[in-house]
Amino acid sequence: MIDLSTFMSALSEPTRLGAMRLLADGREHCVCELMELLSATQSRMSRHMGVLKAAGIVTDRRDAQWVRYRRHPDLEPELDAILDAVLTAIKAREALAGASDAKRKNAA
Amino acid sequence: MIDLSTFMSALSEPTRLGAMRLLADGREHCVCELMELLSATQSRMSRHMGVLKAAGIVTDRRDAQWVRYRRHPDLEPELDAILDAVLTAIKAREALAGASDAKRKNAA
DNA sequence: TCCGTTTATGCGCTTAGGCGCATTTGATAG
DNA sequence: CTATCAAATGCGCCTAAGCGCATAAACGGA
Repeated sequence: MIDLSTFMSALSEPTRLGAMRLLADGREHCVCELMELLSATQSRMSRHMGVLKAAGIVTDRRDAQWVRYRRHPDLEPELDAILDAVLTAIKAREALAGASDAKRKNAA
Repeated sequence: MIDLSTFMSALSEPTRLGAMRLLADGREHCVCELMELLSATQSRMSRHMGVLKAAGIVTDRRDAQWVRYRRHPDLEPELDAILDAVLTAIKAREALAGASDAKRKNAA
């Protein structure tokens, strides 16, 4: 079983949180796509995904020259609940950021 | 506002998770009590509580020579939800540990 | 004021984590 | 077989995190 502190630690890094945000759509994403969207280098992105995989948060699958990552479909229920709460928090903050952007636009 | 990765990072260390488990009863606990129950040294416990405080997860209050810590009563809703999920996971694992203890006892 | 109790902190040490760079591995297409 | 694209990894570097030890700071009581 995955250690809780290991699980939390994996979700305590901004780029990894960004990756989980992208994987929240339930679909598969390759490293090249994630690194593009998150402005990360290839090795950096690959290592971060490796950490998420080691923590049991994502799974990977070879597909030709790509490796497709996705949110682990069978995460332990309690950990799954934590992940959902984290993703909700991420979205709430995005909404805030969007609102302040709109505010700035109105002010200008 | 507390950074999400900072918040998660504060909850990614076993002793701090143990402290939150003890603070989950909603009551106040002094450092001396926490260090006793968690088998931590004084400076270690104090520093860990400092990290939790800096992350906005707990509040502290001077009471004579003691400092009473408790779960932050007005944590942002999204962070509060994460914390609840984490505490639920902790309890689920305690229940598991208890069950395997009972198993061992039965086997013996 | 001096002492005992509780908590915080300065200091140095050691380890873990994150990074870039270069290289290797894996797979496909020509 | 070679060239090319995607991903992983070995290496060294730097910073952050966690720890113990000793000391300071806060407080109450004699």
